[in-house]
Amino acid sequence: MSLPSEPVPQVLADALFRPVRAGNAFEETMERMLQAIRLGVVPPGGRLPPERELAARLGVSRVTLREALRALQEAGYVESRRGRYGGTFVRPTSADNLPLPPPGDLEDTLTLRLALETGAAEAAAARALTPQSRRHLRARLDDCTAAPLADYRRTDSRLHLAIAEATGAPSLTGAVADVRTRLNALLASIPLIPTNIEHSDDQHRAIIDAILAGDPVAARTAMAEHISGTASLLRGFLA
Amino acid sequence: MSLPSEPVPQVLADALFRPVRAGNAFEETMERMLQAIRLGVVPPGGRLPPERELAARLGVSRVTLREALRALQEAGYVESRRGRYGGTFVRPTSADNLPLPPPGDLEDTLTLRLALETGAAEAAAARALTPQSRRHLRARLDDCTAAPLADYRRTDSRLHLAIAEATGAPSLTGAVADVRTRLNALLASIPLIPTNIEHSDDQHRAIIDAILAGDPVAARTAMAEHISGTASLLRGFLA
DNA sequence: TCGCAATGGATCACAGTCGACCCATTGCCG
DNA sequence: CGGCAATGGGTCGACTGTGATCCATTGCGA
Repeated sequence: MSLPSEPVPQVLADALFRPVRAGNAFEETMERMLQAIRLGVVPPGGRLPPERELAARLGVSRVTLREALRALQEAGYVESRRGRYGGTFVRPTSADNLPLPPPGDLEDTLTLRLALETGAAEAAAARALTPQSRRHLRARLDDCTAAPLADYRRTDSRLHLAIAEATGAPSLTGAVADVRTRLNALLASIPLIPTNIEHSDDQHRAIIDAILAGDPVAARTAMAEHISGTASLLRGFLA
Repeated sequence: MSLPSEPVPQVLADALFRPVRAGNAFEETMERMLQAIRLGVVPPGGRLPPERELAARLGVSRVTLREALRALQEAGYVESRRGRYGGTFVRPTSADNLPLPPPGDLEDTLTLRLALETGAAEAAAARALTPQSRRHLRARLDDCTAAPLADYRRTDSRLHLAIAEATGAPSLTGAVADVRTRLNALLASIPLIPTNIEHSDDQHRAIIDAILAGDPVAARTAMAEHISGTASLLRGFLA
């Protein structure tokens, strides 16, 4: 395979020589928009930023962005209206059965998730949170406990993202969003069990309490426990 | 700025609407190659994979890859030889004064680094390591303590990457490599102080001992302490 | 000594992407 | 009622990136 005189570690080389881009600009743009809809960042009925602004933020030409939006429109996920106060809106009926990217490697995803989310919980707890952040965290927790079964995974995602957001670190927030998307792809293939949801709700409360109390160790511990539950569930169903 | 009826969280929206790609294919390819050289993944004098294979791994056309390699060659970082057993080789003299990407936000980088590297140390310690992995970790530790001042940061990077590699999770390894590159860009602007290096060596030993002993808690703690030292140093010089 | 395999070197036609520009629609507000 | 601002809709020419294909060089081994 490789010459013995080249002791290049395989895993590391694989990491550095990984693909420079996941797909073409159109595909990646569409994926991002779907991610925003799936994770509930733009709520059903909500309006996306104007095309010109969105294209600039995504670093993509408006032509390419519009191709992606047109594909989403044809698939029924969004709807565009012209004129002042027009825009592109998320169709309220499209919350379910969104296409998910193919699940990646299970252990890879779980290992990355554990590192990122426990790190985020600890960092959020270690930080002086604004009243606004505190309110946001509490609101997401309440959404989660109040959510009907069908909305559970979306509100759950939003809670976990809110924790990452509370760290104030954009890179960490983005990384958590990405790993969450991978996790959702895995979760999509296993059933929602009411008992697990009750467990999760308790754990969520413990996590948020620890963050709001400014207790990094407790926040990390609670998050680790929570994540471990989901990991076992996934391993049981998929391994 | 935005309508009050759209409670889209700013940090999260920023994370999801971040640029789809960091630059054009040529730039990103060149950046990856520099990263591989900087982090010592391909050692001085070492040979890069053949162009056809490398292009395929990076998901880029051979034409684009060759443009990047030609730029590196003109800048004196690599050298190509034709014929059987030819290839593209890293110039031994080019270890120093490699161009670094502009440093990003300090706190953002440090927060992400803390999460990823403490997570990696913990995951590595929690894992049944192969004898080969154990040897690799010890070897990188020895390189680090034995390194002359000029090589310290490269051997240090390699040690930290070896820890990430030991987790067996490619995504985590890639993420650590990326954040390390950002960290190196920051470190480049502050001096190397022998006292700090001695401290680091002790901490490195404690981390590796904990990982080899299979003690996740100790590994995390030791890594957290180590990283906190570097963080203070950076905040002192840059904040 | 010669053929062959493995490598880098080069070119071309085609598809993807971009930036710039202008048009079409809508509804607020003077 | 009419202008205007904000939005989506569409087109064009230039540049980027790709896949395929061939060429050039080198050195091992039959």
